[in-house]
Amino acid sequence: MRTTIRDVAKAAGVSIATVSKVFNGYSDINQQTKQEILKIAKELDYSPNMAARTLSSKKQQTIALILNELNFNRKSTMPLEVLNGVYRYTDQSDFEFVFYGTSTEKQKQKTFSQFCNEHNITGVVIQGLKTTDPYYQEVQQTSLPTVLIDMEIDNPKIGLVSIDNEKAAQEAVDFLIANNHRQIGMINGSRDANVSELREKGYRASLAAHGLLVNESYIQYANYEEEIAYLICKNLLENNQEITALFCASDIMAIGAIRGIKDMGLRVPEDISVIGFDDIILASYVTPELTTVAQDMERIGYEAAELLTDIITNQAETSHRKISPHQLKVRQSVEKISEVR
Amino acid sequence: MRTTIRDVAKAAGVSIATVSKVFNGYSDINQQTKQEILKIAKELDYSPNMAARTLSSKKQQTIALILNELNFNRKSTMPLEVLNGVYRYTDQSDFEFVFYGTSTEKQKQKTFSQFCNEHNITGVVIQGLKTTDPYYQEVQQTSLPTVLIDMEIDNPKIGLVSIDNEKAAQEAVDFLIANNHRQIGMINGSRDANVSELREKGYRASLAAHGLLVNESYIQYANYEEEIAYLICKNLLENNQEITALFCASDIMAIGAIRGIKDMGLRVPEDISVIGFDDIILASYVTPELTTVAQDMERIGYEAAELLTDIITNQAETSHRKISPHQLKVRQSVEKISEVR
DNA sequence: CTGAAAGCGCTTACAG
DNA sequence: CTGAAAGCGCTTACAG
Repeated sequence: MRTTIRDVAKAAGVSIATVSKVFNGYSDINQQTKQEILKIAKELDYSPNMAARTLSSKKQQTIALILNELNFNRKSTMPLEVLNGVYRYTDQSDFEFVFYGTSTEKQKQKTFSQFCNEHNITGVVIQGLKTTDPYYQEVQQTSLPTVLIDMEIDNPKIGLVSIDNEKAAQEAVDFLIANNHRQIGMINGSRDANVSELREKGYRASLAAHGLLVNESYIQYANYEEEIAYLICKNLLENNQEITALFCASDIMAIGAIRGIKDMGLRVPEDISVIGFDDIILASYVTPELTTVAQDMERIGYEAAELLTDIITNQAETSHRKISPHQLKVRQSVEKISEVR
Repeated sequence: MRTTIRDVAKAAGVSIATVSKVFNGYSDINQQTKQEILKIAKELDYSPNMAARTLSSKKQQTIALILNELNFNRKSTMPLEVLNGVYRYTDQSDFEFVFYGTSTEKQKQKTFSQFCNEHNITGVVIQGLKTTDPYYQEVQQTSLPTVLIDMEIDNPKIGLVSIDNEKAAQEAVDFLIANNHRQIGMINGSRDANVSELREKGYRASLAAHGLLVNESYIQYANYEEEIAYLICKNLLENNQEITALFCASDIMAIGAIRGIKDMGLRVPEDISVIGFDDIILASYVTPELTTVAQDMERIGYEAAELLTDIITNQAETSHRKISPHQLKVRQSVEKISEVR
């Protein structure tokens, strides 16, 4: 059987209360007693049971990272980077870290608060949520410390970490326009994703700022999937041969689009310029190297965990909103065209 | 305050024992009572607290994935894939899934059994362990159901999942020899990694099988790091100009080596052929596309979790060893040389 | 079919 | 400085 606090107490000839105090760093313990208990605990290979500790104490704090639709695509390591960031923060904190995957299906079975209650979660970082997910509504009225990544929400008590997606998208399209492109298509992700909305807003804002009209048929949705982007890109370019540049809401879609362009016998960037979003590792390895908007998901994860602990410990400044920096990486997939058509 | 079983019992006018039975699927419950309890539980947003359940029942089983030295390199998604595989299996099982990162440092602070005891772990899958890690010794004599990934160990009760690294390496080198290469260098990982040993064995076996002598200075260690491989590759080729091909124990190192070769003014594969190991996503995107040994880490993770549950439920066949298939992916980084020098 | 009670391994006022 | 006891939220023989 597993070693319990009782075994240690018995072996040390003290009460379990004393053993407990030693393991909780209480100061009012005789140094000698303490050393003796520690020694015996070591011999017995004892370590306090977290479940019991969680149950009896209201102190054991655990931070959860919930990843929605864990579509661990080998090409996109973004969820992994977020996990890494959150892990790195909690690892050096006093919080216990747990990770859970969820899905629209699971969210239907169990509410957000049920889930968190069940797992004794003190605070949670969520990534990948869609506006159509049950949790999206439930999070609005939760009292649990929560930080969303890449998601706008009304509740001011909810934390929020992301880059300024609208501005970043606008800068990307600005860059295209600075390179004399005027007929610019957009391959967007999903209408249910908050970031898609924002990136589209940025696209529209850039055009507007330059006095260009938005052609609604230029905006297509590929659900962040490479294959769909491939198909949609071909379709878009066939129907709108005047297009000279494409702004894609993710690198994965940009990669699919580039393949589509090549399959049509066109060249990137000579015939069509392409700009992506995310700066995944592949972006610098594809040919041509992809010009894209970089965001540091590892950092965002770290900052989310940090913000969350601030909220938990009530140290958060008035704003629960943290904007992480982004950066346009100019590589090879955009070409300046000489005459403005 | 959180909703507890007591709240539900009170609201339903029954005892907590009855509520508990409903949530544990006991059959000897009046259908009407059951429905009523379920309805009230839903209204109250109740869900059983796992910590309490774990503590009072010896039944709640949880499977842990422990990743060592969580060096989430953006270029190598292998730990992620393992996580994904384990997660995918446990998700459709009755086991609870938890994930933990560890490190040599952490292992020194707390023993393997302390850690597992502390977290009420029923069984564990471990990846990334080095032979010099404290856990490596401790695992040898654990009674806890355990499955190691990519690691040989004596204890027959310990599960084991990996590809046949030795054979895979041998096939890779065989392929080089079939392409008339005779002076073949090896850039290996780390002496502390079990797979490195095995891949080197395969390298030696291939040479021996073809009557070739092993030149010990041809074998170098780059610790699975791209930068080190870059440096070591240049060094190796400068000191041994007769080398025509390189077998690298990982794609990351192969990518570093290729960069080193190019920096020396040599071409891949015209001057030097390179073969990698793992088939990470980048392998098919670098130029030239990398010939490599593919292994499916997602599948390995899945199989590890499967094997673990078999061990836990005592259904494991006599052997706790599972060999996953590998496959040589022939792409562009190896060239057949005409005359055997 | 239902409930009272012991117990899981801990923590924490409280008393001494 | 130390310990007895209540309690955290559950499960599970056992009795009825």
